[in-house]
Amino acid sequence: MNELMEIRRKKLQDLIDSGIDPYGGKFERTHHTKDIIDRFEELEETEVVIAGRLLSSRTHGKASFADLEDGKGRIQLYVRVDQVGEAAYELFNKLDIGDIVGVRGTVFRTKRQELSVRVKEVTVLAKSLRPLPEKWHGLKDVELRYRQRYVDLIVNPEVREVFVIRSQIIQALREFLIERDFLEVETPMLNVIPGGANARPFVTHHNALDMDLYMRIAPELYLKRLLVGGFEKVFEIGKNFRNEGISTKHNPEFTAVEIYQAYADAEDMMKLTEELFATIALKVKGTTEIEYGPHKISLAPPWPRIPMLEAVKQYAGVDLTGLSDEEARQLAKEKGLTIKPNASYGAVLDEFFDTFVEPNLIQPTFITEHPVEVSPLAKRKKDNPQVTERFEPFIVTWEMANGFSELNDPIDQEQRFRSQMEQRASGDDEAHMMDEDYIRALEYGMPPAGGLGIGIDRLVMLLTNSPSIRDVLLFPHMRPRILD
RNA sequence: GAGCCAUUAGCUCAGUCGGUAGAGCACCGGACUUUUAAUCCGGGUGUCCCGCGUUCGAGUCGCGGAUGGCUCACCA
Repeated sequence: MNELMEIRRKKLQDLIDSGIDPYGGKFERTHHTKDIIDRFEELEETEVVIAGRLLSSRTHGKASFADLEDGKGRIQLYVRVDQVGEAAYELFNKLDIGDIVGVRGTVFRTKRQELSVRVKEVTVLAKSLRPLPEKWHGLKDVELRYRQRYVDLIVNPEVREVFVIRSQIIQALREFLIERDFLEVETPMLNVIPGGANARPFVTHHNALDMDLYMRIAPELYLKRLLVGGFEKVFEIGKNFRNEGISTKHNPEFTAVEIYQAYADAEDMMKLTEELFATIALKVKGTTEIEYGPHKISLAPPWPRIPMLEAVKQYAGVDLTGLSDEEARQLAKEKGLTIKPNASYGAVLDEFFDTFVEPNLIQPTFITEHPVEVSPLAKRKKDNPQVTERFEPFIVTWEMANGFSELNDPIDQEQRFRSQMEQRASGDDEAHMMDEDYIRALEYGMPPAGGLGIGIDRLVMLLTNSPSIRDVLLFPHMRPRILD
């Protein structure tokens, strides 16, 4: 323990010795600091009771100033020895930055026009035993900011703001869907067969049943079972878990919304996507014109739509139309792409797209008509069964969402699963597993439907101009490390 | 998983050529009854991320490791 902490422990003991409970209980406030600032004229010279954390202090001998911050703002405290008495004044001056206190006093304005509270009584509510980072530079060390987010939140107000906006985004999303008659549901996160995405799952174990379970990688197959069951418009907001690498755009657990609408198709879901992004931006930012890094982005609908094959033709200057698997692989090699030896035509197209097209998609753009091999849950296009009625909107080069006309043909679905199983057998551990019960559900009849999944963390990154997913996660995943 | 970079006081950061470890803020003591990055006087509080090595001598050089950041790979 360092000297600074020893000094605070000593002060803690002094409080206890003088009969003061350093960790007080319920404290009745009459106002928040923000009320005093917003309604100063009305409250001037009236008594208020407020509470919060001391963030700075300026002592001047027989008078002292300090700043008190609560959940909604900050206000200056002013204490004079001739108004509170020697004992209370000494107690006040012994408080540390970081201590949580309750204050009774009157509202006034100082000579320098600072809105303040003239303290009459101070109650210690929580003695702080660790020093806070300095007020001017705050906490910069990103590792400490993520590991000790509570400290980051105390000293960096702009960080707090990001998480307020995150909450507003999710609220706006929920309102948007509920207004349109979607039903919010919850489906299992502990899965016997993880499905709905190509991803490696986390494995866990149920002791009483003595069986391994998987953390879900997507709620998709459950939500479509609900369409079978007769719910026509459903959505779920929740965590997905994928046992993959960590990066500025990937966290092992991330939040997504999945939306399903019976009797709709990919076209309807694209319209819903555009409208949803624009509505949320308007509600949270007040405009559909936003800035991300150096880019000015317009989220106003409609967004352009480009079939994947077209996009590759346009940006890579390569036409893959009608090529066989072998021809496609050959072309990939010529262009210097690294592909798996047995890569399908669809996988090659996907690779061309990732390399040559994706980095150019700054403004919102729907990429459509993904190959059937990489879209095992999407309905085939009527006039070209090699591609699907699928779309992915890209903004600032990121895939923001994924949607399609849902495959509701149980026989085709079973074949798609079998083909996935083959890929799995040949070493692709991200390929889908066979889900017999899902096939069974489809056999009862699922209405044609449009589906959409949106990565909420990326949406929040976009709308808060955050360069890393860790900046929009309160507690991003870190390797464990014990701080001193 | 690979490459590059970083790690020095509670925080933000300097540290030259390898020669006794520095600043600001915070903190402690003193002065000060309207300050607001208060001011003035005095005080440096340290496992220089860890280990091994080179050297008369390592914060500094070499090797290994830890953690983090960025890029790549995988993915959303």
